[in-house]
Amino acid sequence: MLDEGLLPESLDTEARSTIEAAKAELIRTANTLAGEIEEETRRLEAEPGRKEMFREVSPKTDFVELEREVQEWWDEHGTLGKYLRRNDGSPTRFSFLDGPITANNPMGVHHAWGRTYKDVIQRYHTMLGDRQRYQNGFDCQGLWVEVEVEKELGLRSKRDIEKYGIARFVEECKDRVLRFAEVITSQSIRLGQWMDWDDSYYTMSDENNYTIWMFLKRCHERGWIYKGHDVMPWCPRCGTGISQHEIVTEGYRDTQHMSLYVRFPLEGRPGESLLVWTTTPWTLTSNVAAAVRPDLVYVRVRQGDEVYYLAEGALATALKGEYEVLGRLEGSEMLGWTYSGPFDELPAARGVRHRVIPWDEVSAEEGTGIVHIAPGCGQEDFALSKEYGLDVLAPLDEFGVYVEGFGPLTGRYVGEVAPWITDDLREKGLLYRAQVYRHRYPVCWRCQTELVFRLVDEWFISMEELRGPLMRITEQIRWIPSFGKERELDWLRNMDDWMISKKRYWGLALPIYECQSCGHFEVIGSETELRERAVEGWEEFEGHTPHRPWVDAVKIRCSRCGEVVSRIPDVGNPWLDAGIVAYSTLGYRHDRAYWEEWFPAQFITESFPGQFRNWFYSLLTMSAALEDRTPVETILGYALLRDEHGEEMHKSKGNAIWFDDAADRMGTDVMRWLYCTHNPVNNLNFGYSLGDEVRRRFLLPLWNSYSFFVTYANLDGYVPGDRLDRASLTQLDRWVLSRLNTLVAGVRADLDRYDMMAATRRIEAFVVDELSNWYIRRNRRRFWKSQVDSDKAAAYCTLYTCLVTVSKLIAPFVPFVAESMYRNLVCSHDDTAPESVHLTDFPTCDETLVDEGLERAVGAVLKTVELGRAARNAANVKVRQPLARVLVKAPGDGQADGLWEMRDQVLDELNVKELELVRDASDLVSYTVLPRLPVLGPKYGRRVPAIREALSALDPRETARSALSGQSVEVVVDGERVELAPEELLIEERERPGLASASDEGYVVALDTEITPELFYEGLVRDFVRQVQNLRKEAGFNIDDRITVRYAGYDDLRAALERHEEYARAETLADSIEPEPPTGDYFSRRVEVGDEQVTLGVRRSQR
RNA sequence: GGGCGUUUAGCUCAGUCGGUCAGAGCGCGGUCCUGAUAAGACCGAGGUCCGUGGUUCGAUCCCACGAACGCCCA
Repeated sequence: MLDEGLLPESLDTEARSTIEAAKAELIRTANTLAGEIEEETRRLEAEPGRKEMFREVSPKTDFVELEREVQEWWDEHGTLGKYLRRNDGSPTRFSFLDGPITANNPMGVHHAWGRTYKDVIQRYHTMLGDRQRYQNGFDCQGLWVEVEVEKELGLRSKRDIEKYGIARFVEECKDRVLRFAEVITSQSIRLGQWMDWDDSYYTMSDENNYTIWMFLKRCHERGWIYKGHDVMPWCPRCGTGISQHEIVTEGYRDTQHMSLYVRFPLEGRPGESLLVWTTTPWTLTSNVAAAVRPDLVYVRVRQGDEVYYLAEGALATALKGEYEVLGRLEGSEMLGWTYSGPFDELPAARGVRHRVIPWDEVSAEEGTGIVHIAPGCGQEDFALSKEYGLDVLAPLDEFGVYVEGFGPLTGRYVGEVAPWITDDLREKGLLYRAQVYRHRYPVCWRCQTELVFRLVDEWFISMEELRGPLMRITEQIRWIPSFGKERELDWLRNMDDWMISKKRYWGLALPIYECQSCGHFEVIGSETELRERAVEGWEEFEGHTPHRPWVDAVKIRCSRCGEVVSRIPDVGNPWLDAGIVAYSTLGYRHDRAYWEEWFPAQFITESFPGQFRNWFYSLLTMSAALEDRTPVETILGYALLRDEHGEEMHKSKGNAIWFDDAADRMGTDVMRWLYCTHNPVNNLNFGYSLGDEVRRRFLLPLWNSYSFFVTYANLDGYVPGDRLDRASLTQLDRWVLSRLNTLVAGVRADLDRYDMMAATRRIEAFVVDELSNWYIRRNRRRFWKSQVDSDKAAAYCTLYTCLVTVSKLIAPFVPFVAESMYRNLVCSHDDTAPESVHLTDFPTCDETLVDEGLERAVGAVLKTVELGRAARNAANVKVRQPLARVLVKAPGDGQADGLWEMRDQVLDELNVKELELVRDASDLVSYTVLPRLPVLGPKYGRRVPAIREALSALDPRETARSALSGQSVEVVVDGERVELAPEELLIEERERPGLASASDEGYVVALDTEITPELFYEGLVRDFVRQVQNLRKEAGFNIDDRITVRYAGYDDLRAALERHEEYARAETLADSIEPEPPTGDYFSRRVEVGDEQVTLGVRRSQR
């Protein structure tokens, strides 16, 4: 220990004072530490058995960490399991049907949005006591999985896959799906989604696939299944079809082709030809028609010995050299003309009639205004062939090689025939001219090979007979938002037959067996039927899932000709997989009673865009076909998730937010609240700053309220009692409890109609505005005061009730925070309560606690305070400065009575000594007299404007006086007297200039702004107190530390403190306040009190 | 070409079963409060409620037509 005596005398004064200062600092630190240790020891010694009722809650909580801890607790205590079994045996059921999530990648924040909705609604129904299935679903089969596996394995084509082995490939697909199902499961758990994770359904399951077989067989029995054709984009190198989606995302490249202008000689018009243009010469072999637009103007043109027909608008670009226009005609005049085709000599073209057909899409901007149509080589061409009954010539095999019947072309690859065709046409005299043409052309995203359009066999379900039932079912469903119904109906009106086949490997094995010898086909409806019909390959298949290649081994015998028949090689459209789940997952095939119990589902929810023609469509179609019943009662749709700037999220753009990152940075409760407060109709612009806002706006105020309660409850040793003692409740207590119960009723109503936005916004308003910013703030002193009495107990009890109820209300939305609050508030002392908030009942509204009159009265107080603050603001008088008087005019007696009863609230909040209610506010305000339109409108109709006019001509003050005193007001309208009763008038008071007043909604609040010396001193002391409190905080003292205060101030301050010392000491827990400069053992600062600088010091009291 | 949606403050969005000064959050400017405090309260500026017509005593709201943007279908 340093001692003055030990300092060498040789030290100069500067060094000496440095050491002195250091010494003083050390002593200060030592004192502080000693004080803390002493206090802690004393606390422990005095109450060795004392245990705080509630776990301390820091106002600065890391919600991400909290979520981790809560999850750990759930895991340890098997809470999820208890939740899942909570309503076993309950008489009411809630049937939710999960639209399966694609188990091909980790889940994204857009999935988290929908999964939050799913979870909130199910949790709500759990708390209502409804029995549920909690079954999550994974979508497993389809091209997207194949594509990812191909990338993983480095396979580049169907040939690669077949070389690799379909069996191994399919196993890889299964593995991938299982792998990502696990990833999604753990991500969903992190999101707080509570499902029966051990009971998830997989669309690749045998049951799912066989139930689809059953569906297909039913369709076949009714004659709906047929083999048709489709023209699809095709990669000749990979030997595979490409979906439109794959082309749109990454499938175009700038390229150049040889384009040809070709003559189609007209039959019956010697020397005359149609002039057509094509950028794909290889398709000319399959030409069957030429399309013109009926209302377009065409010309007949002579050039040399030839006469050509082409669009007038194409003359300039198409023709080379001199020409003479012989005549004009409309496209409609050319319809039905026939011509000889460019490759009529080929065997495949034999017997084909070529004719002119109408097509509205034709334009003269490119080419000749006459379009070459080859239905075997183009999608639009194929559609036209169906419309006009055209022949269809399909020239290519799956590797882009010309098939038999195409003469010299047979056996040649499509990519290399353009020169040959050009030469051949020139030799035949059919080529007008050739020209290199640049355009964007679709290519295979895997290998960059140019795509061709190819006619393929496909299998369809005829939708004609289903359209009616489907539309009827759609009408029965409640769509949220309601326009969903219009969208679905529109799709159904326009839908074509459903193409159910895909030329791939990983998917439903379509149970269609087509006899190659007689053409008869059959549909197998179950695994047992297949076994009965099998004539070979069963042993090979047995024990495997019904997937390629194993199921392909099984052959049946054609029931018509006896031939051995194989399954067609196609797999199913993956929407079959998802559409069947209302049957497959509910045991339709094996347990009809169970199915009846859970079908139809009450609720599904998915993102609207896309699902009208995907899941909703397949779900409804399959149910219409099987049972002619709706599979679901309510569909909630939501829009799309974008980044913060409204841009689509893309991996390549770098603006994508991964679920795991979002969970790490903002926490999943924040995410969930964010999703729920958003209007599902609108796109959601998701991002971290939005997350911050949600946390600041709602979670922090909620948490602070909770933290406040716990802090003081522990200090006071408050033990939650079992019952509210209604007799000792203050008005504010009763008010907040009334609001709480009104809130409960509102939230229930909102959730009953799946309106999570309304529910969360309602909760937010209550927690932030009413509970936190009014109730707690207004009642702080009741918690803080030192004596324990029934008033204090009532305050604790009220706040406790609010917090516990809120924890239950928010449980479906923010399960982690809700659990943390509930466990600490309830389970800390009540062994009989459910151990988890998610095992409690959803709160019910206690009508006996709802007091609408009181809610209105407090509304009056809130309004008055708001206006009072505005008035202070306008007069530039700080709230800290006490004022003598506030004059208030309320709009009605009810409000006035409420105000008077609760005037203490107003006085305290506005820091005013007296409140005066003013009945006639004429001194404070000016009046406006207006007609009460909802009353007068129906009564006087078109005379209202004249009445309004007449009223405005009266003296408002006089008119207001008599109306306020209950007398009618007479006006003259169009020479006729009209008597207006007081209730037909609206009297508005407005602030009069020059007063410190403010008004709104019939309230007028005016402040007496005169500051007497007495008021001035009081204000000064309040300012002093504020600075002492700041200093206490800065010094790190505990809330209940007693202190000594010293100050070196000016005369006014000393005078003020002499008058109000007791108040100042009580406020700051000061044992003494001494007007002397603080010494070194004080924590001191220069601060401003009033308008002057003061040195202020605080020190823990010595005992 | 058809269907659906959106259009309200600088930005993101509520809302109005048709009624007299149209709201919030964020942002901006200012004032204030404070032992819930890396918060909060209050005030202010900022609106032809997309346009035109109709119904009505009265339209941001209902109806019709149109525009812009977006999605879906063809």
